[in-house]
Amino acid sequence: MERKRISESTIHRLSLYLRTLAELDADGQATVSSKELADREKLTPAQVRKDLSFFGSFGTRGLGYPVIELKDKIARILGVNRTWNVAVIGVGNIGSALVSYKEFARQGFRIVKIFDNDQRKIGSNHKGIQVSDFKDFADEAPEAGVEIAIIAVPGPIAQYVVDDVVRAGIKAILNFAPVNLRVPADVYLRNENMSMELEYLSFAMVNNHVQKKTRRTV
Amino acid sequence: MERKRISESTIHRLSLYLRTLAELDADGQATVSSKELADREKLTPAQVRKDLSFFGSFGTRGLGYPVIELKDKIARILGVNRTWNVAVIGVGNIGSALVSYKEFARQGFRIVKIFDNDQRKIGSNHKGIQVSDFKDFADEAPEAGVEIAIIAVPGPIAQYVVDDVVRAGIKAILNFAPVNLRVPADVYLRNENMSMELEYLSFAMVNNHVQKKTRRTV
DNA sequence: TAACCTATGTGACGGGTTTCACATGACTCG
DNA sequence: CGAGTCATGTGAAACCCGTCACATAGGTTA
Repeated sequence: MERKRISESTIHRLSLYLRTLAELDADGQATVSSKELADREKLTPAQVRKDLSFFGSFGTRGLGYPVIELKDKIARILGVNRTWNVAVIGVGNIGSALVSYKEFARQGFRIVKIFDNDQRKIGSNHKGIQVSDFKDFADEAPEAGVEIAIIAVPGPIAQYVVDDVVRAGIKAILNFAPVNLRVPADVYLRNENMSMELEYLSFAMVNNHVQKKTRRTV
Repeated sequence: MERKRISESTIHRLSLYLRTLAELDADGQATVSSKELADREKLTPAQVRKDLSFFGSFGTRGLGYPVIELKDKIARILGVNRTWNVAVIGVGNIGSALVSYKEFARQGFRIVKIFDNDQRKIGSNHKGIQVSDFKDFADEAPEAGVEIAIIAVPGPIAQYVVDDVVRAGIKAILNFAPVNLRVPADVYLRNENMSMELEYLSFAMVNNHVQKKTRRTV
């Protein structure tokens, strides 16, 4: 399959478009122009059209894009036109917040397992899911069809946890622990660094940094 | 003050360097080369050197960078060599997780106020802080010296909340609500979109997307 | 059906960011 | 103290990404 390199920025923007399209759909709007989409995301119309053009022609000249159809197309491109089974590891502050985070479910990410290594937490119930002992990850995760693992454990133990997760055959990991993790090349690892944006704000304020049309509004 | 445009990517990488330098310092390592720093972040040594060179010459040829000194320099650049007073608005799942998130404190972001509009939550105690009524934001936030507001309220009310926050004179906002917010040009707004990285993982898996040296590992 | 209007899709362009490559300078060892 | 080694700092080159501008085509109206 011949495929152009799609930049990370483009993918992230598709996420933005998807969200906005869902809003437009909820408002009952039938079509949307690249201009309107761009205005909402603080991007340029050309940017929107270019992003979409990597994947096909979804619009109608002179009219715009059909909202529902485009939403479905982007969902398909991103792979969220289906359900993904997710395990959350670590049910501390962050972990339990994620378990309750409705936006994940809305995007098709279904949390089916929760793990922890704290005896006091194991067996307790979060949103209808019994917390399992992380020791049993290798058995229980595949059994439950887990495809994505979210790491929400303290930094110091995150590498050990991720090693076990990789050994259990998981190929996609989202890490909330504030450390750099090492994984084999065939495992997808993404990091969610919540301090990063605060630090950006800090930098901007200290330096009176000029706001710009950010390439990526996270 | 004449200053080059510093790209967003560079600032984000400085955050990464800062974190890694803290780890290295904790390990007792005295110096670090651009190569070692690059390997840890999956970047190139040239990238690291270029990023730092925007702000000065911090290294010693033939030797590398002094860990502690560089850490302090970057902290100063990012503006985190001081304390920032932060208010968290909305003490639901995400909000209360953020209040307890130790990494913020470690980076100098001190949560001094918590607001909500739910009578059942107002007055309750989170990590030693009494939850205030959001109605009183305009009075209490300036009084407490709040400089940054974190929005952790449900999407549908986020724009109203942010409008009030702006009216109260806050110039820096970190938004966790999954919606696009509008703020005046002189207000710094950053978004934390936690679904975005999950969607990236989804895209990568569906498309067998080749891992690359990502410009920005969030 | 024809003319007009409008917004897409896309090649060309331009700017900005990353990578390259090497001169430079600091430290080390004999 | 001088030669050798090593990693920085930085112009130049390469590359990638976003913007521009317009030909194109679908819709609409008369």
